[in-house]
Amino acid sequence: MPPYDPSTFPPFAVTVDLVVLTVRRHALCALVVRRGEAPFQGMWALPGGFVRTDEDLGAAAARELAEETGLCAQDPAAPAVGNGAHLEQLGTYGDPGRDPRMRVVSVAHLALAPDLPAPRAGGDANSARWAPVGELLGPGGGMGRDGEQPAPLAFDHARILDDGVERARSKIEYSSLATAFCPPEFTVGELRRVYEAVWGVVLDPRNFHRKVTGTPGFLVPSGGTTTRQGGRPAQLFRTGSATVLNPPMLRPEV
Amino acid sequence: MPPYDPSTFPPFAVTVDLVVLTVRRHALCALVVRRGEAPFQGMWALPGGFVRTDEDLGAAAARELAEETGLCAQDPAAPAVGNGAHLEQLGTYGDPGRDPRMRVVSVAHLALAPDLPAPRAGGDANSARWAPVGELLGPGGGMGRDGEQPAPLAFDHARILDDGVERARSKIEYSSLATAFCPPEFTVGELRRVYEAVWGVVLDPRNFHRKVTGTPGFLVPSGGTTTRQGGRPAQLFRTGSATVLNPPMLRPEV
DNA sequence: GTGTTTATCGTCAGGAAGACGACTATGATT
DNA sequence: AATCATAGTCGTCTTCCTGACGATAAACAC
Repeated sequence: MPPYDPSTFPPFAVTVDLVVLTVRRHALCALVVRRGEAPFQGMWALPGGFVRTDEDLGAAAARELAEETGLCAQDPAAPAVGNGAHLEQLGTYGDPGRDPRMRVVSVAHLALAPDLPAPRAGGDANSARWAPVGELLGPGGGMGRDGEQPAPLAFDHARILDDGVERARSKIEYSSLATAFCPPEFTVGELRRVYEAVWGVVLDPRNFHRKVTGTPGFLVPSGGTTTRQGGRPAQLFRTGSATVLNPPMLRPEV
Repeated sequence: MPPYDPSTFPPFAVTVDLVVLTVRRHALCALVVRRGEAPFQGMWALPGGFVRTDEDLGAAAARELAEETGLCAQDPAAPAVGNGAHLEQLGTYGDPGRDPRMRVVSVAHLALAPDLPAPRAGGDANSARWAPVGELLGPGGGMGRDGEQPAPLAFDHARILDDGVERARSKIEYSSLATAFCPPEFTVGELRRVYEAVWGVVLDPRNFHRKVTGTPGFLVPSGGTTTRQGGRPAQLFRTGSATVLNPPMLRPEV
């Protein structure tokens, strides 16, 4: 740590970028916006923006999330309310060449949201959409069908998205985070379809049911039932107080 | 994402801070340096410094690590060489008030090193030392003995250290990262004492031996034996090619 | 009613982990 | 030299968890 003069530090721009994930029609999807200006004009990118001078990093991410989706970042301690989303810091990307205009350090955040109506394009984004991660990342990282060509993302956003997807995939193993993809009340089958979409696998409904209902504090029955998935009525649950899943849910091999 | 003029972005200083952990005398220790200037002059702090204009974040962390300890950051792909340490990004801390002089965003990194000789103070640090995390964080986060008063760290470094310790504690559960605390060749007992120091628990030597030697690719025998721990000679191992531990090593309850 | 879909309960075999017993090979002590 | 203390290594036994899968239940479509 060499001595420094605080007035001569090298200046950086600091932004937040968002990996907003949801599950739509049995597929893991990410929110992307079309860039309206150079560089990478017309390409898809992750939503994001500058951190303001007196704003915390998490607050900047929550603000961007609200601007782009109308979602309210969820305090992990508070009970789930409508339109609340899980938000956590993902990682920071600061390669000197990642933005051709200037030195930008981007603090990426990961948000998990239940299925929403149409995304609303905010600010300068010409349009916004939910894109299946398989389309954005290709078969490798996104586990899309073979042969699909990934639509390239601006900047290093493909890498950020890949890291975010991997974080989500691994974190639902040992936490109750998968419920962040569900509405406040959901069935065991709906939760199972979240795991199936995020991991790209098929799980045994009976073993899954035994696992999630047998873990104390993971799910609490809300009393009601629903038939919105067809078939026999299913019990409705809310997320319980347990945030960690021990032993974890095991991701099937290959 | 409002439209912006790249020449009017709010300027930030970007630093890297290091949580360097090692195991010394059966205790998890962190590298701290004494601050030689205001603010927090005379207090202990995590080592760190400014990111240079054309330097990647990871490169800045590796440079600071080398300056402070002489350690060489280890490429995860390369085989272990002498004086190599594991280095990974931990998280980014950018609260507007965390540095009273100016707006500083710090990208914290976590480094795990084998037991070293005396730390060498680099640059402007009056001195540097390995401090048991229990002394720095108190009984809660650091699992120190009850009644100890934590020696406060400068800035928000106690929080950063706590996050780093928690990362290390959880990551050795499901990865071969604990071997980063060991010399290139080590015994099963030495590896077990690493787990015991990091977790602050006592593990059954027989079950631990069965677990680590029964996981394919985790440890490879190097052929030699040693009696440096006393008792019956123990087989020496190197870190194997397996980087994940599945099923994970279970941290005992409470 | 019959078939289809989804939910839920039960059974059984195999594997992993915690609790320990037993034995081995060193150096230190008497 | 005999004994002791220390650490390493191999087994055993019980318990818990998981994966595979049979069976039943309750809705809807026709």
